Amino acid sequence: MNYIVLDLEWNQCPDGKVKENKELPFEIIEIGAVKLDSNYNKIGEFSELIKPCVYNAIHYKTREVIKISMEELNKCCTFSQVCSHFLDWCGKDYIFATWGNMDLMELQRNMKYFGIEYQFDYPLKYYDVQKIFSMFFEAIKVRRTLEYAVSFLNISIDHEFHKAIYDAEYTGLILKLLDENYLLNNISVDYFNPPKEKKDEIYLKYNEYSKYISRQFNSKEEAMLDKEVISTKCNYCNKNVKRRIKWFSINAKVYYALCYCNEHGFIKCKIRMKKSESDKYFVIKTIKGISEEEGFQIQARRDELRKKRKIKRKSKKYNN
DNA sequence: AAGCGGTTCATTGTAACTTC
DNA sequence: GAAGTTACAATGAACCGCTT
Repeated sequence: MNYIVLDLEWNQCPDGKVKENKELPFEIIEIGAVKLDSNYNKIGEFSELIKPCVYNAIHYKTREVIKISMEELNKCCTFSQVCSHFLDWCGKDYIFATWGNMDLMELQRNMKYFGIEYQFDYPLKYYDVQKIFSMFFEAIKVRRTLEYAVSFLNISIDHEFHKAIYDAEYTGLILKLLDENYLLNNISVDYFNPPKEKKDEIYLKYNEYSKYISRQFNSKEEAMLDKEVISTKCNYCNKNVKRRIKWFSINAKVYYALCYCNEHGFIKCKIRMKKSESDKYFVIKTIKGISEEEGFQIQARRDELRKKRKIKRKSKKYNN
């Protein structure tokens, strides 16, 4: 299995959101990638600029990061042509790796817009090198810039940033420095095409947690009524476990529940509510075994929320 | 039945990060 | 500037239980 380390550059509407094409907020103008074998040796590279069809000028903010002129782009092939070159170049047996989680989504959105038929794996798994870099080297949730990671790892800077092929090259070098087991246990799933029907729903099991991606529902309420969505199973023994703290929301998108398995202890359940391209809702549920202390933290968090709301009520009443 | 206090929940807004 | 993420704050509606 090869790695396709992919990086894209894209442009947006130069005249602001009101004039943008709603079907394509971001138009890809460059595809860069390196191909690595299973031992992370480079065995190929891909680099092509793209002639834009939707936006005829570079947005001024984009111009600050990408040093490229419209004249140069206009000499190139269209997205449809470049994309099919790229997909041919990828070959058959590969997995994507990208810096961050946007590139695969924008690639698919552009492919959809330009009517390019291509069947990616389903579910489409990939390595988010940015995410794993932070987890592995810094053990925190922050997202770092590519430049930060390159200098953090003392990788020599031989090329400018924000040129797709060079960013892909750097990302590949970082990928090589990550622990392989760690990598396998933190593989990401692309959400551009969420499950449509129950049979398509995705179940993933990792060392430390498990993940479930539901089919799409018409509303959040409908999603939160679904048995499978709100079910809580121990991620070690897969038995249904009782909820000590029922599902509660901390905002419009995130819900938590706390469970207890007699064999494996406290279990944290989290639901993230997401909106699909077709304006439907689907959920990503992660279940993870946690310590007793972390269990208490969830309880404390819920109680804090209650307390805060209570105080708000009171002060509001006095003011009125 | 009407009113009040308290709770729960969802929505919206803000802020700080990243990608381009 | 626009899209993505996360976290927290503010608001208002709906509901339950109680008293009047």
